[in-house]
Amino acid sequence: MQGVQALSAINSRPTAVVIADQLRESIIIGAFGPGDQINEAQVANQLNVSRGPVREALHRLVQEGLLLSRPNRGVFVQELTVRDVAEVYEAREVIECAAAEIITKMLPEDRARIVDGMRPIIDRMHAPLARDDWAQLGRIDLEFHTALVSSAGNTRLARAYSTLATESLICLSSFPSAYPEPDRVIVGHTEIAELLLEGSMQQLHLALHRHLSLDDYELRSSGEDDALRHGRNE
Amino acid sequence: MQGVQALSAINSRPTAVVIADQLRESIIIGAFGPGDQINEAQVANQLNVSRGPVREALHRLVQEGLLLSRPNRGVFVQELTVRDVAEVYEAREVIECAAAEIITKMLPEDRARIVDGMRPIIDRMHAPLARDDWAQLGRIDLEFHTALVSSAGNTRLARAYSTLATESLICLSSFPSAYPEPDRVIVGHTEIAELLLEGSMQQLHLALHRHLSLDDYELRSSGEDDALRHGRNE
DNA sequence: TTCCGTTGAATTGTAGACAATCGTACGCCT
DNA sequence: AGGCGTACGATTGTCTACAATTCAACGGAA
Repeated sequence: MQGVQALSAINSRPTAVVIADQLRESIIIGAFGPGDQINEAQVANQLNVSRGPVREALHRLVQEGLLLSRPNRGVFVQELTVRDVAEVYEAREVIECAAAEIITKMLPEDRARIVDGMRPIIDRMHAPLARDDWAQLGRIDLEFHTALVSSAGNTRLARAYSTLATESLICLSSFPSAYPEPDRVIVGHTEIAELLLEGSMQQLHLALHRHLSLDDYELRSSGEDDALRHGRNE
Repeated sequence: MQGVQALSAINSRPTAVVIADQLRESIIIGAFGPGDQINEAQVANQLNVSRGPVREALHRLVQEGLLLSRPNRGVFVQELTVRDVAEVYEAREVIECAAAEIITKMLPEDRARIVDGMRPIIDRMHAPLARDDWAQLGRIDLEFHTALVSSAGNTRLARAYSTLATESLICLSSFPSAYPEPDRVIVGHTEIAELLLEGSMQQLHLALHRHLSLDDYELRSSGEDDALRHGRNE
């Protein structure tokens, strides 16, 4: 009774979590524009559940920073400013570098196992890349980086990072310009994986900085700290 | 109508937040031991509110990592293992170093203002130190470090850190041994403040590592990964 | 004696109704 | 005409009751 793939717990997740996942996904793909209000009751009978679980899911997303709650008024999709995007990427670089540093101090065999786990993820980038499917590519991209951080074995860092990963996906849907040129994607990630294997922290630092710094991209949008109007302005 | 100190919003906070704060405080001071179950209904009529807000507060603390939710069974106070404590301190060092690095790159005048804001916090450590009031001292200690991280101006890092700060307080109540000798407390923080002013990142790195590394303290408790029984075993 | 199935209590999960709160728009007074 | 007060609509916040689920204890059969 072991070796069978764990049977993946039946009736797995609480309702509120399922709802939160759906809403998160909806926000990522842009079904709700920044600033839009999300109505508890409305979501509730769209999903055929009562307001309780919905409310719980919404508050969860508020705590993740995706939604903003104005007391007694409702929850609204957080408007990302240019400054927010910069913050997210700065924070990601901090945590990823730390994770990389922890990994480089591991035994070579452990590092090898970690990198071996990352290669298939990079491989899976080819398909969406060929299709110009940026949404899916971004998802796999973040999966790679999440794997990197998780491999460091620090639950706290991993948890903090998962929030940032979600925010990054939203950033991408708001700022397609923040994504590097297609041919850089694969080599960039491969480079990071190789450096992890070699264990040269200095170069990793540089590589991650290149990978996550926004200096190259033209984010200096119209206003200085204006909220992104994100396509359909209102 | 400006320049008056903002009048500090009446009817300040939502009920669930107030409850969450109270519970968090109770956990920190050890009113609930690790592993104890927290009953929604029981808390509810102790506070004369219904289960709704209590439930919301509990889920909030679950997301902070203080409580553990077993679906359909209830929420329990998270049991901190030695490994958990190590994780928390490792993560703290990561974020604090990053914050310090960001600060050292600021203008000298900004750094001066930041450090000036930190000095009064250090001063407030003397009183509880003289009284041997570790709980209060720990609180001010964390206030100092939280101020450090906040000063870096990255909301995401600050939010991640606040969770770690709370966990640290619980660690302290579980492991009094993890706190340095009394006379090191003041000088340790003063040193960090001075180095921030000077802007020498290398020494800051060392100082923060010394300040947050657990190598010196005897945490290798009884079992390897045993949960802490935290005083009153049961 | 050991194992399995059933029953039971306790607690969370969900639903629907009610109350409180906020923003808006209208009307009145100055 | 401008500003103030008041009533209304909409939405969240809170409460009570009910349903679903889990685990543990009990009892019977192999």
